[in-house]
Amino acid sequence: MKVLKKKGDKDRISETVSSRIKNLDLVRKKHLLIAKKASKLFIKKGYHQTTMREISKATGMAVGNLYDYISKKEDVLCLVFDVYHQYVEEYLENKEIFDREDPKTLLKSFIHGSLSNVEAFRDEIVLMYRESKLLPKKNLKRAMKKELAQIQTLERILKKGVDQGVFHVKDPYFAASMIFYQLIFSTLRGWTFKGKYSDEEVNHLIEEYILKPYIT
Amino acid sequence: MKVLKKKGDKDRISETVSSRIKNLDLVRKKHLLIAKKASKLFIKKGYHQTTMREISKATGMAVGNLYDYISKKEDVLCLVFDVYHQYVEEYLENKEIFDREDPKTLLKSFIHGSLSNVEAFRDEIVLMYRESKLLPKKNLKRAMKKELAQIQTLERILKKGVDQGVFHVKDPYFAASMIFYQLIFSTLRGWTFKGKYSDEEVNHLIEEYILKPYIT
Amino acid sequence: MKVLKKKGDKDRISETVSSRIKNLDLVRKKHLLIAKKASKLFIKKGYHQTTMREISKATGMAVGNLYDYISKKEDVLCLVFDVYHQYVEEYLENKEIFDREDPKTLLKSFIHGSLSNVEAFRDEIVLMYRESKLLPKKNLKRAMKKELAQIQTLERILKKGVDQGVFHVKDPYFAASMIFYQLIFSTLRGWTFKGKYSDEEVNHLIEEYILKPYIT
Amino acid sequence: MKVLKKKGDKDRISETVSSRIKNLDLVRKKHLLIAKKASKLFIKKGYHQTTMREISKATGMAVGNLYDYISKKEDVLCLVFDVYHQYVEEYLENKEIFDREDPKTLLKSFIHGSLSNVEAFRDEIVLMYRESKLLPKKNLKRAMKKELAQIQTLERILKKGVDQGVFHVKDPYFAASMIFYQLIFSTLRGWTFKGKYSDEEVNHLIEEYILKPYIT
DNA sequence: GATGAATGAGTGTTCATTCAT
DNA sequence: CATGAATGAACACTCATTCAT
Repeated sequence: MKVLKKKGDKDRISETVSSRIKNLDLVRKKHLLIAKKASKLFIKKGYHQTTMREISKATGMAVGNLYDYISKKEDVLCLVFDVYHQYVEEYLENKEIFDREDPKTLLKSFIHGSLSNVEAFRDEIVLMYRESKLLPKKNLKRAMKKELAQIQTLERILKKGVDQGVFHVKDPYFAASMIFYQLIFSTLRGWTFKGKYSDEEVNHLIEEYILKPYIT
Repeated sequence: MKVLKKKGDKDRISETVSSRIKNLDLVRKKHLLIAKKASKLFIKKGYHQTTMREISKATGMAVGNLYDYISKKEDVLCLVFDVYHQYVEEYLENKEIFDREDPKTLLKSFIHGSLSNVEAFRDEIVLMYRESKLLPKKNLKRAMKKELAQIQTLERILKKGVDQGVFHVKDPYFAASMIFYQLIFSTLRGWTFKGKYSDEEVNHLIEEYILKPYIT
Repeated sequence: MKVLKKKGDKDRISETVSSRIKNLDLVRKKHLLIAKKASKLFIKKGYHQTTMREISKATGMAVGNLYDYISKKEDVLCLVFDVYHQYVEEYLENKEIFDREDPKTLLKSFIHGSLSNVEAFRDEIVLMYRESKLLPKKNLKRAMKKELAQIQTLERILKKGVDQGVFHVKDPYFAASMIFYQLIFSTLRGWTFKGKYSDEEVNHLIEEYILKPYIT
Repeated sequence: MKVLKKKGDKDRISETVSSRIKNLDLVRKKHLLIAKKASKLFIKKGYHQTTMREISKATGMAVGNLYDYISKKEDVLCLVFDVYHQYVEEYLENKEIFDREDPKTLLKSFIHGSLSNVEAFRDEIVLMYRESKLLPKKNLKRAMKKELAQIQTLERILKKGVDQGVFHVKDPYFAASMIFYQLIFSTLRGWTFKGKYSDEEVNHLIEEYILKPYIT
């Protein structure tokens, strides 16, 4: 029996980047390809220093063909952000499973998981902080929304802890926002530890520092 | 009695940006002018989207004259960084005065002062995080050094507290680095509070959050 | 029966001027076009007084497209030299046919032929004397080599005559070099005859003057 | 007893380059300075690659001051040509003294003297061949006139020889022009002898080659 | 759908020349 | 007379984007 492959979030066609090509599967595939290859280039050289020719070469697509799938260079940046946020979204969806655990464990596991995610996407995160200003407004808003969703997930965990009397947090939203910020500490300021600590040590120190106010 | 006017840091001529102009006072003056006007433009439009012609117009200097004071566009960015770091340096030098106070008060006052500095230079800080990748290596290193100096100042305060037994910090350097990072929370993630808190509230919340592990 | 069109020297792709364009036939064609049109402009206005926009207009190519076939303005000059030297090379290859004739006739015919070549490329030769300093070292060396080859051809003729006892030349290489120089007399100093002799008269006088020491 | 220094040709004020400065002695002095320093630069880098700033630095004059003695960059080139031609003129004037000698000795001595002059001004001659196209028409004509004068001097020697029956020259003007051209052989084509002959050998060979048709 | 050649506005930068002091 | 800072037109070159095949 044949089963139609259900398209998950990962396969959703980009909402903001429109393509001239009719074959949607192809569009999805190429959009992913472009995002992956371009993000590498953007990370290394920056958005403005990366030319469409380089993206063309990196993707193996002819320049003209590239423009069948996007309409401006800006779109490539949007695709990069889109793809990254799809990863995060998927991750968060799975995380909800842990919703029944006790707040302390939950928080610990959230922090721990997030830190390894951050480690995995270190460069992408830096890229997004650097270049988010270049996003068109619409896409910037979308990106912020996704981030807010992450913060809210964290906020819910904190609130749960407050309700159960295990956390003493005056303002869970602010705390969540700060924790979220601390999670990407190493991506933005990791260089202050160059030669002082190993990556694991840094992660451990961050985790400890974040958790201290909540878990004694 | 004649007193030689001692040139302060603010008046130091840029070490990395060389100028064709012989009158050093003029160079200092124009470098400052360029840095101030250009930083406004860079903040609003980004480094790459700002043209030399715009900088020329903003400074009121002819393009050619501009190039008498710099040798490439990149130099303008260096000047922006230089000028900002001069402010910080001066501030820190005055801060040393508080060295004799007790650690808790000292930390409090450092945090408090820093937060208002951050508020004053909010845009500049964002700019520097966004565009630091574009600095030539040499200047990037210099910029890092200046930041490290700030962290070390903070580290010294923490160590003093540890020595006196009022702070319980395993790793003062790491803690200082984290606190320093938290201080600029509002510049990088302030948008998460848009419409939720006023600027003062945000600053108050940050101060409280930072200090919590140290002052009970 | 199919016969592969053998690419002659004229069709050789430039060794020093690299192109972004993949279609080599197109590159050859456009390089020739650029060289031809640019040499006209260089002759009339000089290399530095000729702008890339003028070359663009003269070739009918958009500036950007021009730069698909070269990488700097300098390259255009190299192409001009290249194309001229290809003409010379082809001419010399055909000249070898006369190798079996007797030295006096051979010399006469060489001088005669060269003089009409010089007449045909008068402007190009002046151009090359004027602007050769602007060539990159590598290309200058190549240009010299080609000239030396021409001198050596002449030297061989003289040596033959010496061997056969018809010429009395102490130093055939020097003599060849001098004759070669005399051949372009009219291009560099033709103005001294303005209004005094016709072009044919000048050529005749030069031929006579060159040959006098050899043919009595 | 005081003797007024008689102003010779060398001190003649430039006819084509006009100066804002009233003090004519100063003008002469500075024009000479400019010509000398600039010719060095032009020789090494070429006219277009030499900037007014460089000329200013080389002469030790401020740019604005430079422009008190000239009105455009072109004028500098004119001065260079002027100064060189003054040298030649003076030399020729002294040469006339030999007018009474016998033609063969006279020719020999003229050739010999010219070759050593050429050697002394090798670079200047190359410069003038390279950049004469950049002279304003008026100055180009003047330059040509001076050269013609030199040729005519040579022509007179030849004619004398013809009259005395020692030279057999059909067309003394053409011959003079050719000899004059051969005299600068080494400046324009000296590179063909690199590593083969010493400078003296080259000069000797040229002298011999030039004289052969006249002196047996 | 794919290819890659063609377009041209826009950018950083230079440099002859002017001008205030 | 001299100084050197200021002017701005002009240049080489780039690169996102289009278009013919």
